[in-house]
Amino acid sequence: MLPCIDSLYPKISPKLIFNHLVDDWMHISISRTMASSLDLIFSALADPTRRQILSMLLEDDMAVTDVAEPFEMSLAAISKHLRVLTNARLIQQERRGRVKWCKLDPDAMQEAWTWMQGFGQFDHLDLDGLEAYIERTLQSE
Amino acid sequence: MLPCIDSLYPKISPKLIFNHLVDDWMHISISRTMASSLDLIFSALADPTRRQILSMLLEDDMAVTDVAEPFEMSLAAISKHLRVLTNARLIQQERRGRVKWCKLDPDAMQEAWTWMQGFGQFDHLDLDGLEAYIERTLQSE
DNA sequence: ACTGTTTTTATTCATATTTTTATATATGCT
DNA sequence: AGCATATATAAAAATATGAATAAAAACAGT
Repeated sequence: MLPCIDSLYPKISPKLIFNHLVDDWMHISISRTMASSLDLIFSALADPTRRQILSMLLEDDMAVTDVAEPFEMSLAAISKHLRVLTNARLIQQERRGRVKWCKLDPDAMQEAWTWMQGFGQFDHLDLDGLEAYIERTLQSE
Repeated sequence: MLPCIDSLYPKISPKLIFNHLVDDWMHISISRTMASSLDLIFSALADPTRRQILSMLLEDDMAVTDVAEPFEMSLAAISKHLRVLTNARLIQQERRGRVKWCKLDPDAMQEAWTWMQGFGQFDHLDLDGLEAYIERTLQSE
Protein backbone atom coordinates (compact mmCIF):
# COMPACT_ATOMS: atom_id res chain seq x y z
CA MET A 1 0.00 0.00 0.00
CA LEU A 2 2.79 2.37 0.84
CA PRO A 3 4.18 3.51 -2.50
CA CYS A 4 7.80 2.94 -3.34
CA ILE A 5 9.62 5.60 -1.44
CA ASP A 6 12.71 5.68 -3.57
CA SER A 7 10.76 6.34 -6.73
CA LEU A 8 8.57 8.96 -5.17
CA TYR A 9 11.23 10.92 -3.39
CA PRO A 10 14.31 10.48 -5.53
CA LYS A 11 16.89 12.79 -4.05
CA ILE A 12 15.44 13.96 -0.81
CA SER A 13 17.03 13.67 2.59
CA PRO A 14 15.87 11.02 5.07
CA LYS A 15 14.46 13.83 7.13
CA LEU A 16 12.28 14.92 4.25
CA ILE A 17 11.26 11.33 3.59
CA PHE A 18 10.17 11.03 7.14
CA ASN A 19 8.35 14.31 6.96
CA HIS A 20 6.53 13.17 3.90
CA LEU A 21 5.60 9.92 5.56
CA VAL A 22 4.16 11.91 8.40
CA ASP A 23 2.32 13.97 5.86
CA ASP A 24 1.00 10.85 4.16
CA TRP A 25 -0.41 9.13 7.17
CA MET A 26 -1.89 12.40 8.22
CA HIS A 27 -3.81 12.67 5.01
CA ILE A 28 -4.81 9.04 5.19
CA SER A 29 -5.74 8.60 8.79
CA ILE A 30 -6.21 12.03 10.21
CA SER A 31 -7.91 14.09 7.61
CA ARG A 32 -11.24 13.81 9.38
CA THR A 33 -10.89 12.83 12.98
CA MET A 34 -7.72 14.61 13.92
CA ALA A 35 -8.07 17.65 11.76
CA SER A 36 -11.09 18.89 13.62
CA SER A 37 -9.37 17.91 16.82
CA LEU A 38 -6.32 19.99 15.96
CA ASP A 39 -8.62 22.84 15.01
CA LEU A 40 -10.04 22.83 18.51
CA ILE A 41 -6.69 22.44 20.21
CA PHE A 42 -4.80 25.16 18.37
CA SER A 43 -7.69 27.56 18.43
CA ALA A 44 -8.01 27.02 22.17
CA LEU A 45 -4.30 27.68 22.58
CA ALA A 46 -4.50 30.86 20.52
CA ASP A 47 -6.00 32.90 23.36
CA PRO A 48 -3.64 34.36 25.98
CA THR A 49 -6.20 34.06 28.75
CA ARG A 50 -6.62 30.37 28.05
CA ARG A 51 -2.87 29.82 27.90
CA GLN A 52 -2.50 31.54 31.23
CA ILE A 53 -5.21 29.32 32.68
CA LEU A 54 -3.30 26.28 31.48
CA SER A 55 -0.15 27.64 33.09
CA MET A 56 -1.97 28.10 36.36
CA LEU A 57 -3.28 24.55 36.22
CA LEU A 58 0.27 23.36 35.78
CA GLU A 59 0.82 24.23 39.42
CA ASP A 60 -2.28 22.61 40.80
CA ASP A 61 -5.88 21.68 40.10
CA MET A 62 -8.22 24.59 40.73
CA ALA A 63 -11.89 25.40 41.14
CA VAL A 64 -13.52 27.64 38.56
CA THR A 65 -13.79 30.56 40.98
CA ASP A 66 -10.12 30.33 41.84
CA VAL A 67 -9.17 30.18 38.18
CA ALA A 68 -11.15 33.35 37.57
CA GLU A 69 -9.76 35.25 40.54
CA PRO A 70 -6.55 36.71 39.05
CA PHE A 71 -8.30 37.88 35.87
CA GLU A 72 -9.98 41.17 35.27
CA MET A 73 -12.81 39.73 33.26
CA SER A 74 -16.04 38.33 34.58
CA LEU A 75 -16.50 34.86 35.99
CA ALA A 76 -18.89 34.03 33.16
CA ALA A 77 -16.19 34.78 30.62
CA ILE A 78 -13.73 32.52 32.41
CA SER A 79 -16.36 29.81 32.57
CA LYS A 80 -16.64 29.98 28.81
CA HIS A 81 -12.89 29.86 28.36
CA LEU A 82 -12.86 26.74 30.49
CA ARG A 83 -15.52 25.24 28.27
CA VAL A 84 -13.37 25.91 25.22
CA LEU A 85 -10.41 24.24 26.92
CA THR A 86 -12.60 21.29 27.86
CA ASN A 87 -13.94 20.91 24.33
CA ALA A 88 -10.37 20.87 23.09
CA ARG A 89 -9.58 18.19 25.71
CA LEU A 90 -6.84 20.36 27.11
CA ILE A 91 -8.39 20.18 30.58
CA GLN A 92 -10.85 17.96 32.39
CA GLN A 93 -13.52 19.24 34.71
CA GLU A 94 -14.84 17.11 37.53
CA ARG A 95 -17.67 18.20 39.75
CA ARG A 96 -17.34 17.46 43.45
CA GLY A 97 -20.18 18.96 45.38
CA ARG A 98 -20.84 22.43 44.10
CA VAL A 99 -17.22 22.92 43.17
CA LYS A 100 -16.02 22.00 39.70
CA TRP A 101 -12.36 21.13 39.71
CA CYS A 102 -10.25 21.82 36.66
CA LYS A 103 -7.13 19.85 35.89
CA LEU A 104 -4.85 19.53 32.93
CA ASP A 105 -5.44 16.73 30.44
CA PRO A 106 -2.12 16.18 28.69
CA ASP A 107 -3.43 14.13 25.78
CA ALA A 108 -4.56 16.97 23.53
CA MET A 109 -1.37 18.94 24.05
CA GLN A 110 0.56 15.81 23.19
CA GLU A 111 -1.49 15.38 20.05
CA ALA A 112 -0.75 18.88 18.84
CA TRP A 113 2.84 18.53 19.88
CA THR A 114 3.14 15.33 17.88
CA TRP A 115 1.78 17.05 14.80
CA MET A 116 4.26 19.88 15.21
CA GLN A 117 7.06 17.44 15.69
CA GLY A 118 6.76 16.69 11.98
CA PHE A 119 8.19 20.14 11.35
CA GLY A 120 11.18 19.81 13.61
CA GLN A 121 14.30 17.72 13.61
CA PHE A 122 14.05 13.97 13.67
CA ASP A 123 17.64 13.00 13.33
CA HIS A 124 17.59 10.85 16.45
CA LEU A 125 14.73 8.72 15.20
CA ASP A 126 14.81 5.22 13.82
CA LEU A 127 13.41 6.00 10.39
CA ASP A 128 13.41 2.43 9.17
CA GLY A 129 11.40 1.26 12.13
CA LEU A 130 8.83 3.98 11.65
CA GLU A 131 8.53 3.25 7.96
CA ALA A 132 8.02 -0.42 8.62
CA TYR A 133 5.47 0.33 11.25
CA ILE A 134 3.48 2.65 9.05
CA GLU A 135 3.63 0.15 6.23
CA ARG A 136 2.35 -2.59 8.51
CA THR A 137 -0.38 -0.36 9.76
CA LEU A 138 -1.58 0.71 6.34
CA GLN A 139 -1.54 -2.82 4.98
CA SER A 140 -3.69 -4.08 7.79
CA GLU A 141 -6.54 -1.81 6.83
CA MET B 1 9.60 27.35 38.43
CA LEU B 2 6.77 28.29 36.16
CA PRO B 3 8.19 28.55 32.67
CA CYS B 4 4.99 28.85 30.70
CA ILE B 5 3.44 32.17 31.60
CA ASP B 6 3.08 34.54 28.71
CA SER B 7 4.60 37.41 30.61
CA LEU B 8 7.77 35.40 30.89
CA TYR B 9 7.76 35.01 27.15
CA PRO B 10 8.69 38.33 25.57
CA LYS B 11 10.70 36.84 22.73
CA ILE B 12 9.49 39.25 20.07
CA SER B 13 12.23 41.31 18.62
CA PRO B 14 11.61 45.03 18.19
CA LYS B 15 12.29 44.62 14.50
CA LEU B 16 9.58 42.00 14.25
CA ILE B 17 7.09 44.11 16.12
CA PHE B 18 7.89 46.92 13.75
CA ASN B 19 7.34 44.68 10.76
CA HIS B 20 3.95 43.61 11.99
CA LEU B 21 2.98 47.19 12.64
CA VAL B 22 4.04 48.23 9.19
CA ASP B 23 2.18 45.29 7.72
CA ASP B 24 -1.09 46.29 9.28
CA TRP B 25 -0.81 50.04 9.59
CA MET B 26 -3.99 50.55 7.67
CA HIS B 27 -6.28 48.39 9.73
CA ILE B 28 -4.95 48.22 13.23
CA SER B 29 -4.68 50.82 15.88
CA ILE B 30 -1.28 50.34 17.36
CA SER B 31 -1.93 50.63 21.05
CA ARG B 32 -4.44 47.92 21.79
CA THR B 33 -4.29 45.11 19.30
CA MET B 34 -0.77 43.84 19.57
CA ALA B 35 -1.23 40.13 19.60
CA SER B 36 1.62 38.25 21.16
CA SER B 37 3.74 35.99 19.11
CA LEU B 38 2.06 32.84 20.43
CA ASP B 39 -1.36 34.27 19.67
CA LEU B 40 -0.39 34.63 16.04
CA ILE B 41 1.26 31.23 15.81
CA PHE B 42 -1.47 29.17 17.40
CA SER B 43 -4.26 31.00 15.66
CA ALA B 44 -2.49 30.47 12.34
CA LEU B 45 -2.18 26.77 13.12
CA ALA B 46 -5.85 26.52 14.03
CA ASP B 47 -7.01 26.46 10.43
CA PRO B 48 -6.88 23.15 8.51
CA THR B 49 -6.13 24.84 5.20
CA ARG B 50 -3.13 26.57 6.69
CA ARG B 51 -1.90 23.37 8.32
CA GLN B 52 -2.18 21.61 5.00
CA ILE B 53 -0.21 24.38 3.34
CA LEU B 54 2.53 23.91 5.91
CA SER B 55 2.56 20.18 5.23
CA MET B 56 2.90 20.84 1.53
CA LEU B 57 5.80 23.20 2.15
CA LEU B 58 7.55 20.45 4.09
CA GLU B 59 8.17 18.76 0.79
CA ASP B 60 9.45 21.74 -1.10
CA ASP B 61 9.27 25.47 -1.47
CA MET B 62 6.35 26.52 -3.63
CA ALA B 63 4.98 29.49 -5.54
CA VAL B 64 1.68 30.94 -4.44
CA THR B 65 -0.15 29.61 -7.48
CA ASP B 66 1.14 26.11 -6.88
CA VAL B 67 0.16 26.27 -3.24
CA ALA B 68 -3.37 27.19 -4.25
CA GLU B 69 -3.72 24.54 -6.93
CA PRO B 70 -4.92 21.54 -4.86
CA PHE B 71 -7.47 23.61 -2.96
CA GLU B 72 -11.04 24.26 -3.94
CA MET B 73 -11.07 27.83 -2.75
CA SER B 74 -9.98 30.88 -4.67
CA LEU B 75 -6.43 32.01 -5.13
CA ALA B 76 -7.19 35.19 -3.25
CA ALA B 77 -8.24 33.16 -0.21
CA ILE B 78 -5.01 31.17 -0.32
CA SER B 79 -3.04 34.39 -0.63
CA LYS B 80 -4.71 35.59 2.52
CA HIS B 81 -3.89 32.35 4.32
CA LEU B 82 -0.28 32.76 3.27
CA ARG B 83 -0.28 36.23 4.71
CA VAL B 84 -1.52 34.89 8.02
CA LEU B 85 1.23 32.28 8.01
CA THR B 86 3.78 34.95 7.18
CA ASN B 87 2.59 37.22 9.96
CA ALA B 88 2.93 34.31 12.36
CA ARG B 89 6.46 33.74 11.02
CA LEU B 90 5.58 30.17 10.14
CA ILE B 91 6.65 30.76 6.55
CA GLN B 92 8.80 33.24 4.67
CA GLN B 93 7.91 34.67 1.29
CA GLU B 94 10.56 35.80 -1.12
CA ARG B 95 9.76 37.42 -4.41
CA ARG B 96 11.85 36.40 -7.41
CA GLY B 97 10.56 37.96 -10.56
CA ARG B 98 6.83 37.78 -10.61
CA VAL B 99 6.83 34.60 -8.59
CA LYS B 100 6.68 34.73 -4.83
CA TRP B 101 8.24 31.67 -3.28
CA CYS B 102 6.97 30.35 0.01
CA LYS B 103 9.14 28.33 2.34
CA LEU B 104 8.84 27.12 5.89
CA ASP B 105 10.36 29.19 8.65
CA PRO B 106 10.91 26.79 11.54
CA ASP B 107 11.45 29.41 14.23
CA ALA B 108 7.83 30.11 15.09
CA MET B 109 6.91 26.45 15.24
CA GLN B 110 9.87 25.93 17.52
CA GLU B 111 8.69 28.75 19.73
CA ALA B 112 5.24 27.24 20.16
CA TRP B 113 6.76 23.83 20.58
CA THR B 114 8.98 25.14 23.36
CA TRP B 115 6.01 26.65 25.14
CA MET B 116 4.10 23.40 24.94
CA GLN B 117 7.03 21.45 26.22
CA GLY B 118 6.34 22.83 29.68
CA PHE B 119 3.13 20.83 29.78
CA GLY B 120 4.44 17.34 29.35
CA GLN B 121 7.39 15.10 29.58
CA PHE B 122 7.36 14.69 25.83
CA ASP B 123 10.71 16.39 25.52
CA HIS B 124 11.79 13.82 22.97
CA LEU B 125 9.71 11.80 20.59
CA ASP B 126 9.85 8.14 21.47
CA LEU B 127 8.81 5.83 18.71
CA ASP B 128 6.63 3.66 20.91
CA GLY B 129 4.54 6.62 21.87
CA LEU B 130 4.17 7.71 18.28
CA GLU B 131 3.18 4.25 17.18
CA ALA B 132 0.64 3.95 19.94
CA TYR B 133 -0.70 7.30 18.90
CA ILE B 134 -1.00 6.33 15.26
CA GLU B 135 -2.68 3.14 16.29
CA ARG B 136 -5.19 5.00 18.39
CA THR B 137 -5.90 7.34 15.51
CA LEU B 138 -6.48 4.57 13.02
CA GLN B 139 -8.70 2.61 15.35
CA SER B 140 -10.87 5.57 16.10
CA GLU B 141 -12.19 5.72 12.57
C1' DA C 1 3.59 49.75 -25.33
C1' DC C 2 0.80 45.62 -25.32
C1' DT C 3 -0.30 41.20 -23.40
C1' DG C 4 -0.58 37.44 -20.44
C1' DT C 5 0.86 35.71 -15.76
C1' DT C 6 1.30 36.08 -10.82
C1' DT C 7 -0.17 37.98 -6.73
C1' DT C 8 -2.47 41.29 -3.78
C1' DT C 9 -6.20 44.43 -2.38
C1' DA C 10 -11.10 46.03 -1.94
C1' DT C 11 -15.67 45.09 -1.06
C1' DT C 12 -19.19 42.46 0.73
C1' DC C 13 -21.41 38.82 3.17
C1' DA C 14 -22.21 35.29 6.52
C1' DT C 15 -20.67 33.36 10.54
C1' DA C 16 -17.96 32.94 14.80
C1' DT C 17 -15.69 34.82 18.95
C1' DT C 18 -15.29 37.45 23.12
C1' DT C 19 -17.18 39.86 26.55
C1' DT C 20 -20.75 41.96 29.90
C1' DT C 21 -24.92 41.92 32.37
C1' DA C 22 -28.61 39.57 34.03
C1' DT C 23 -30.79 35.39 35.12
C1' DA C 24 -30.94 30.53 36.16
C1' DT C 25 -29.48 26.20 38.28
C1' DA C 26 -27.31 23.34 41.53
C1' DT C 27 -25.38 22.49 45.97
C1' DG C 28 -24.14 22.95 50.92
C1' DC C 29 -25.33 24.87 55.47
C1' DT C 30 -28.20 26.13 59.39
C1' DA D 1 -37.23 25.78 54.05
C1' DG D 2 -34.33 29.64 53.37
C1' DC D 3 -29.91 31.50 52.21
C1' DA D 4 -25.30 31.95 50.55
C1' DT D 5 -21.95 29.90 47.34
C1' DA D 6 -20.48 27.98 42.86
C1' DT D 7 -21.20 27.65 38.16
C1' DA D 8 -23.76 27.89 33.87
C1' DT D 9 -26.66 29.95 30.42
C1' DA D 10 -29.14 33.70 27.60
C1' DA D 11 -29.25 37.82 25.29
C1' DA D 12 -26.82 41.43 23.22
C1' DA D 13 -23.06 44.19 21.33
C1' DA D 14 -18.48 44.71 19.40
C1' DT D 15 -15.11 42.66 16.85
C1' DA D 16 -12.89 39.12 14.12
C1' DT D 17 -12.67 35.55 10.59
C1' DG D 18 -13.17 33.02 6.09
C1' DA D 19 -14.62 33.22 1.71
C1' DA D 20 -16.16 34.98 -3.04
C1' DT D 21 -15.82 38.12 -6.64
C1' DA D 22 -13.96 41.84 -8.97
C1' DA D 23 -10.42 45.01 -9.63
C1' DA D 24 -5.71 46.48 -9.32
C1' DA D 25 -0.75 46.08 -9.26
C1' DA D 26 3.77 44.06 -10.45
C1' DC D 27 6.35 41.97 -13.76
C1' DA D 28 8.21 39.15 -18.06
C1' DG D 29 8.24 38.50 -22.85
C1' DT D 30 7.32 39.98 -27.47
